[in-house]
Amino acid sequence: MTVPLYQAKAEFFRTLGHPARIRVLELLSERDHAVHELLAAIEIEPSNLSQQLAVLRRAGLVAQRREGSEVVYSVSVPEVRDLLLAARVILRTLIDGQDQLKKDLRPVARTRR
Amino acid sequence: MTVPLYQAKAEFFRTLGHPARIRVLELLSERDHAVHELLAAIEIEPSNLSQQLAVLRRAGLVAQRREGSEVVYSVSVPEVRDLLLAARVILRTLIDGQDQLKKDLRPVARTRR
DNA sequence: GTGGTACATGAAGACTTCATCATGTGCGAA
DNA sequence: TTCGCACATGATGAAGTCTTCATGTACCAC
Repeated sequence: MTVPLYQAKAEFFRTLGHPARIRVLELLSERDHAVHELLAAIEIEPSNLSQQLAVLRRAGLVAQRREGSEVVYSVSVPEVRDLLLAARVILRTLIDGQDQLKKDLRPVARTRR
Repeated sequence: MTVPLYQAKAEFFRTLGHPARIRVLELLSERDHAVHELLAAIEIEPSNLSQQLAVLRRAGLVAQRREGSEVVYSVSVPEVRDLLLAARVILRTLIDGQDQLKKDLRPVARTRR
């Protein structure tokens, strides 16, 4: 491997760092989808979706295949599902933590006396 | 929650999308570290590290506390460890896949004729 | 062949993120 | 209180990312 591992890891996370790409991966981890199906679900310009799909393809996370007139995408690394799940757990913790923080901040004068 | 979940998720992944921040999280998930310890391990300008730490703090992923003259950081969401592990698994799959791809691409002239 | 639908690619500008440098703040020692 | 160390913050320019629009290619129907 030519690139340090932590840098590869950072690049990988950046690949996931876009709302449309997250949605695509979530939809694809349920089942394969044709582009027009993704398009119907995601609310995004067609060319923009194509570009985001290209990013995921270049990263090796999804694969495309042509079926007649349409192009079908699928997740090529099944573990992505686990990752999205782990992220969901952390996000829940973070959001709950924020709510808690708001409550804790109310009586701020008494945090230390 | 005011922000759609998939957008929060994308922001979260973008927070992880930087080599220095990955390294920090990896080091912190082993044990708490003072800033000067991180600095010794990471090879980065002090002010740059401070900024990356600020990003992680704002995201709620790490917490800081002062201990005498130094500042000690810790992971505030233990599940981050699981996430980094899941990422490692996927990355391994991807890298192995790339190696395979290289082999497959060698006889490229015969893919279609 | 022509036309239409489905998708991909390329280029350009707006926007965001990053690294660097200068300055600011909190703590301990003298 | 003044100095020095440890760290944080703010500003600036460079680099990267995103969206939009225009164009290009593959398939199907006719």
